[in-house]
Amino acid sequence: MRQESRDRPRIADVAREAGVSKTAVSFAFNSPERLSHDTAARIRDVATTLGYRPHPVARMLTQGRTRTLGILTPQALSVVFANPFFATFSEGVAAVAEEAGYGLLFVSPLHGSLVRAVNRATVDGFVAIGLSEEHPEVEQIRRAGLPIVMVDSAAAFPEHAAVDVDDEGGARSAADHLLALGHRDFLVIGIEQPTPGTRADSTGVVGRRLEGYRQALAAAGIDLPNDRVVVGPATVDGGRACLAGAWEDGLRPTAILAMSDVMAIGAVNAARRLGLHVPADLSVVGFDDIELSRHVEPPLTTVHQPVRRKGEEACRLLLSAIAKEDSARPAHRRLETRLIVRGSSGPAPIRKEVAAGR
Amino acid sequence: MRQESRDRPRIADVAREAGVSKTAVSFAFNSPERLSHDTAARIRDVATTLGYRPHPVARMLTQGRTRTLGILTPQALSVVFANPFFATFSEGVAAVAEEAGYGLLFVSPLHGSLVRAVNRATVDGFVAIGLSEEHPEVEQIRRAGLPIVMVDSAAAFPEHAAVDVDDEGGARSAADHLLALGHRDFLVIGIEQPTPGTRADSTGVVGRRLEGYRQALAAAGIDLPNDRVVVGPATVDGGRACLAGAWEDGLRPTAILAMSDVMAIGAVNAARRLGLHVPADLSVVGFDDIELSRHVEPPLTTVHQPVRRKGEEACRLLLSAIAKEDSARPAHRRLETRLIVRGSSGPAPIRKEVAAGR
DNA sequence: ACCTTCAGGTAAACCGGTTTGCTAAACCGG
DNA sequence: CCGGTTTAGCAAACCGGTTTACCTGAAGGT
Repeated sequence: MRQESRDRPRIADVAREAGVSKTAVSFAFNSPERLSHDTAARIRDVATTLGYRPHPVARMLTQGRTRTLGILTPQALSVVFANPFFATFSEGVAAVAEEAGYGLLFVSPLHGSLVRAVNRATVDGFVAIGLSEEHPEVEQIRRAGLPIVMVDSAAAFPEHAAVDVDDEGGARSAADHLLALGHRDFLVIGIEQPTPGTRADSTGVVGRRLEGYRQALAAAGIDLPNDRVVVGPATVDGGRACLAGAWEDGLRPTAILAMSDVMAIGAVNAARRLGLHVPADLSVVGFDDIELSRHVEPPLTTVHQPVRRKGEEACRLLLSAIAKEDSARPAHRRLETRLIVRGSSGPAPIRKEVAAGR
Repeated sequence: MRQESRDRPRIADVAREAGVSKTAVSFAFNSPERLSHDTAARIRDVATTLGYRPHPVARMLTQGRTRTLGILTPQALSVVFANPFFATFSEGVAAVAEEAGYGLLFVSPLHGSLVRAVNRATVDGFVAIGLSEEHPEVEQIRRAGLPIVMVDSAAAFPEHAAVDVDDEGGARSAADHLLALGHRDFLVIGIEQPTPGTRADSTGVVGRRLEGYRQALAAAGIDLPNDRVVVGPATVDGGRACLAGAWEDGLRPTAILAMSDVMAIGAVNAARRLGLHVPADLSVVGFDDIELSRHVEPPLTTVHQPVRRKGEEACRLLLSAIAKEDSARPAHRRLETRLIVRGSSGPAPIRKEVAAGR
């Protein structure tokens, strides 16, 4: 009937074959010191010839833990994996999890419902990335008694352990850099929220970065009207479309503040198609510092954030939450960002034709 | 004692509270039609106020299936995720799995042992990528009665379902392209096998691509001595080191056949540092056609393989193997490759100074 | 010779659900 | 009003292990 167990030997089979009790077989695997060396060896022999391995699910059930960590994302995995930022983040989580002997389960909305996916998930805890406050699954998870670490949404969930970075400071340094180069005409390229109904909440990554840009510009006496902020999906094409669209709308910025490197790269692409030279005619500054940014032409000036370490820290926090039951006040860790100046930013061009065009 | 279940309500709690049997509660969730509408609704009400959700592990145990698919890799996840090729592959697997309501568990060696990791894994089947024939876990998995789909190692495991691409043909077309441009001096940059003791098996991806290169060159009367084949890790730095090393050894190829795009990009980088212009002084052809290749400067000429579709196909094969028990002859699917000519390849330079140097 | 201790092993309870008979009441046509 | 069919719900078996509490015989101590 159930194909999986067609011929899979059970612990009882091994016990019978070896002439011992189920208990003995279990001991042979889990605490051999409670058996004589001979018996343990014999049982293991029988087990191997029978091709027996303890059923992992049954084991989970009795032990009450799965030795698996969940990575929770509000987006479909197929879009998540397309994002190099996420890959690097997973790299960090995986490194720590692996070291500790934990497996990694990716949990994304199941037929549109993240709650359903969370309920199905057999994990000892979650690392949630990019969940904004309106996601009810966080509550759901706590009710299930599972620890959770929030990444990039610390402000929204102060009662949980969290990791994020200094988005605001990073954004500020990007804008300051361009201001110092003499730029006055800016275009901000932002990340579109994946969930439609979501307002641009000020607590999210997008909001914090925008806030950083605004602060720096305001300090230089520059206002950033809403039409100078365009958004699109966080892909190369998305960035390309953002600049192309703005250009068609008649905007002629000399500097672009992009909230993600992939979008910045897209913008550089679009600029090239428009016949503009980067950075001579247009400066572009990204955010994230993905590996790719070093390798494009020109190399991208960007705000570095320790993505991999973010994953590592989050995983460490989660593991310690799983280990100790002392759910003391949850740890919040904020990592630094820093500007990396490469080739895509330069002095503002002389603005004769712009002035003439007015 | 076990923190996880500290206050988690069990099915019995719901049953007692609602004044019904455990059976009724179970029915309320799984086959409501077996209960009166009223009772079912009442039970569900009680369940929600109590915050009850069926324990996923217990459910797995009785139902005999996990609704989870495993992705099996012989390398550590932290290195796997660093590879854009793999991310794209996962994207494909994830898209199909998600659609079918399956979760994704990444299974990599646990403290050095892939077998141990496989034994811990609670999945309904595996997609294995890059396993060479010496990996004993394949046998292990079959004994466990779990279906498995091999990716990129079809030749090594004819008895399992498999997906791969026409590596040989792709490699041939890359070499043919360079030959047609007049190149005669080649350097092949290959992928180093991650597991140390592994010989360069002719059945692996590396072996098949090398074979393709060799065939094309041989047809043009060109021999490829072993010192013209260098290997390194499949990273940008690896590719960089390969070319730099070969150059130091006195090799002066006019064309490079790289087995992976990231390595090709590294080679372009190294060339730039050596003061060479690509493609004027040196042509480079990659393999894989990762997204990045379109965006580097110059855009990379490369052999496209449908990586994402590879993931999709593998996942589909696995799902159908899980669904039907008719383990008919396993399906083998081979996908096509094709050369994409971009900017990194051009006519062979006139070889005056090379001749003079001799 | 007698009591303790310990090594080696076992039976039964348990983990938290699902599923299989089975029963009692309600329904229903004749 | 009767036999037969549904309907609603239950008790118990089961999934495949782990763990607790207990038993037995032999060694060790005095």
